[in-house]
Amino acid sequence: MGATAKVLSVAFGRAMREERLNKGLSQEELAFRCNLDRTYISSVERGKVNPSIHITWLIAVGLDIPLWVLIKSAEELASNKEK
Amino acid sequence: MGATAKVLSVAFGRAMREERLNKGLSQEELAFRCNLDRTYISSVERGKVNPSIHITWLIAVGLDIPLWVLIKSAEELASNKEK
DNA sequence: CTGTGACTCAAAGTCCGTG
DNA sequence: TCACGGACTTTGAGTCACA
Repeated sequence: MGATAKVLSVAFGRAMREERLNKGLSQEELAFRCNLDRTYISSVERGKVNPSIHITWLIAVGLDIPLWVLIKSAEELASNKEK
Repeated sequence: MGATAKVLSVAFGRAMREERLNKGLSQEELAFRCNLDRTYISSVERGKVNPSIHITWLIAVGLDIPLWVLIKSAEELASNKEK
């Protein structure tokens, strides 16, 4: 992954964390709802990994919002971050 | 990947192909714009792979539309397909 | 111009811990 | 409750020859 490659994953992680906190969920609770590992949720939020579209969908379902809404927030965050 | 796991990837492939054809692009041309292999583009369109969020973003950029728009179309296709 | 199987390799993703 | 690490298995990324 090149330098700009991580921009979206980092933004996605931020958007996802924001949404999780809005719902008052812990990483562990979200992990349970998504059927994903607790430590993996953490990695995604910190932008350490580049999740598949299927994983992002699981997360959106766990957060109880459409995936496109999450992606839209992420893209907005990403473009605001561009220097 | 379980049975329902492929639903979104398949829908994403459809949405993406639709958009590509709307722009009058060949898989080869899109592949060039995305810096991806032609055969890989083909796999994504056919829902054979479960692309990462980074890949979907490259494709959206190549198609010159925001990723969330593409995802939104995909989710709509997916929910219409649910029997 | 596109679909497909086979392949290699890096990264995703899980599970065990720690402070 | 979370960040982070090590070790491990599975999957995606990316390319090729051929139909």
